[in-house]
Amino acid sequence: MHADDVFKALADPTRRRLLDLLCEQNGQTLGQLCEHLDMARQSATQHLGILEAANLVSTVRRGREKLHFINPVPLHEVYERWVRKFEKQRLSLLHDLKRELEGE
Amino acid sequence: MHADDVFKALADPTRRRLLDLLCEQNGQTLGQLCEHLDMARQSATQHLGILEAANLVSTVRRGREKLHFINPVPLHEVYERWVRKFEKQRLSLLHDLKRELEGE
DNA sequence: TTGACATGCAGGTATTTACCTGCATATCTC
DNA sequence: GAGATATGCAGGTAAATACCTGCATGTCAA
Repeated sequence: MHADDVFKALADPTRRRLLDLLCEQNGQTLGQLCEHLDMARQSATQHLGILEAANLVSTVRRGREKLHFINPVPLHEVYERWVRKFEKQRLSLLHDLKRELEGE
Repeated sequence: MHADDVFKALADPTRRRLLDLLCEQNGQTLGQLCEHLDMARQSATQHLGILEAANLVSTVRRGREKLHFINPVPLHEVYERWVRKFEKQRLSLLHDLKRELEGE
């Protein structure tokens, strides 16, 4: 996994919105997605390119249209690597802080 | 939750490294953390400030030292909002793509 | 109290980023 | 084929970002 690509892709609100839009209806075209965004089509294309580079979105051409599909795998890998790790220690981490605040 | 702050904080490799360092040993000082980073102390301070603004790290002063602690709560919220949502539809999303590739 | 140590604060710069406009290409429909 | 439609590509700009250096402040320990 390329964590950097995935996190950088998720760091922009427009791109998270695109993922949400695709979650509501998968396989939308560039034009359809643009209808929900308040920016030029070319800007949306760039955002989708970043999502595709991070492997969060896959595309298929159908004639003159380009269909966009979510790929949930990188999100799951992010979870495995970055969320579960800290979650396991959740209680103990908070305990560390509490103990420090109380002056040990 | 301020998703933007959390994702932007996670979008930098240095900041993810800092979280890993704190996971190995919670409550480290700025100086301790800097030993593992190849950059000026002031740069690390900025990164820690961003992590703190995102509520991923909490700090406690002890004399002239500043101790840093991980707060895993925002990561869990990110998981709830951005990973589980897509995970639930994981199989169906892949099915959508497969069907499209096969020409429906 | 004085020197060493840990951190804070104020700029300065090069790169990246998120937009845009303008034009080109490819595909459908009539 | 011609016009409409969907997308691609090539710059151009303003703002954000990730570094840095230099100096100030606060704390410990002898």
